[in-house]
Amino acid sequence: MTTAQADLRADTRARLEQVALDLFTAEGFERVTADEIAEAAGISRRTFFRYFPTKADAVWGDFAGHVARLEARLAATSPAQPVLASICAAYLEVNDYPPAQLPLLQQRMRLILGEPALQAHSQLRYADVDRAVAAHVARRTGVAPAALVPRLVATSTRAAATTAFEVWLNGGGPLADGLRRAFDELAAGFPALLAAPGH
Amino acid sequence: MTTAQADLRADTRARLEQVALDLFTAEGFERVTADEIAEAAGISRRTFFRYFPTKADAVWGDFAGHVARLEARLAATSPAQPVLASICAAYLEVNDYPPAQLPLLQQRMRLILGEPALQAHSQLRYADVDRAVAAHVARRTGVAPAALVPRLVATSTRAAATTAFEVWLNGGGPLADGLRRAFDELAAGFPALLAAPGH
DNA sequence: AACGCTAGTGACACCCGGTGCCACAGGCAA
DNA sequence: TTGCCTGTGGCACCGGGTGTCACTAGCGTT
Repeated sequence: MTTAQADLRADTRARLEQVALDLFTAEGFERVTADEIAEAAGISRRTFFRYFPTKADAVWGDFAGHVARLEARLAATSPAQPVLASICAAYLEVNDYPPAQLPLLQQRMRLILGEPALQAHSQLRYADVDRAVAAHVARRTGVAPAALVPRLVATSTRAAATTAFEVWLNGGGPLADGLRRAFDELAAGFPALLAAPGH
Repeated sequence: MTTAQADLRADTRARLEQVALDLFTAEGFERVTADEIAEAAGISRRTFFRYFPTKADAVWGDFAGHVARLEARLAATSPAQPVLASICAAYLEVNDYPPAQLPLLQQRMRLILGEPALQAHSQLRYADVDRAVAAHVARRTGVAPAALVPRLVATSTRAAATTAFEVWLNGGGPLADGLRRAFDELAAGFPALLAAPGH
């Protein structure tokens, strides 16, 4: 009801997601065929593609909801708060997962950031995030969403978030810390670059 | 000789590129089949895939050379220059095309930034750029290339460059100006965000 | 001239992701 | 019972990409 093809049995979908995720993690995304996922989940290939428009989409969970929450957070920020800080806060809140869900998030992100095919696919998903952030910046600054600054802020803040995820996956401390550090660097024009000049 | 499968007749390759580019521009990337490109160029489908590993790769010209030039520029920058400025300078020099080549560049970029499938594919190509820039930052700051700051600088400067290209394609003035503006915003922590608070 | 080597090519079969179509089963309301 | 609506499977098909084999043209040897 919510979107186009998203009203089939929700439990089937969840099971399908987990089966796919586990297979991808174990064998690698490209080496798992849609047939194998379907068979492992006890359904037909055709049905698999009714739940997910693409093999890659099985990795993303409810990403549309994620973007919607981000948009809501952005819309709810106080006009008194600096724009960049409001974006940082929204990213932090939206990515504040309960500890029990961290392993799943880690599994998803390891695939998305590690598998080339998914890395490519992610660009399509992230475009929605960028649109939301750019619209927020445009609203706050009174500039057109297609102008340089809104676009630039959207893509580079997303770059910050992605980088924080990568560092987190590589054992670089809590995700929230990474996000804050990345946004701080961004907001200050990369002060860390002045630390050790030359080599 | 240079790379793996890149030693077939260079003129055939160039003709193939232009044929593919024109077809993609006219009909849209997804609506043009490899068969059609091959037929229009007077070769077989199989041969097309010997020149380009992927339909998408027909759009990129000599991107490996582009990355190599960027790397060389980065390596040649003075240690006295601020890191961000050195990256900006490298991007500017590498993208300083003679006016005669601008229409071709525009055609390529319009496809890469406009067609979803190519947008996704671009992520794989840009990964090389990011690696080069991150290595440069790591060299200059004495930090590991996989650390947060090098990664973040690499992805957000590339975001700046991409945004400048988008603005350029939409008629927002010369490419070099857009690049400089984008890097200036980045280096100063987005001062334009403070221009008009509230809405 | 005949030989052999190599590079580029085409044809074919095949795999896989994705889609359109039809047929079927189950639940549920009239 | 009849009808509808939802989820499902099967099948054929398209298109991107690959492995393999056979053919040709060029070229240097002898």
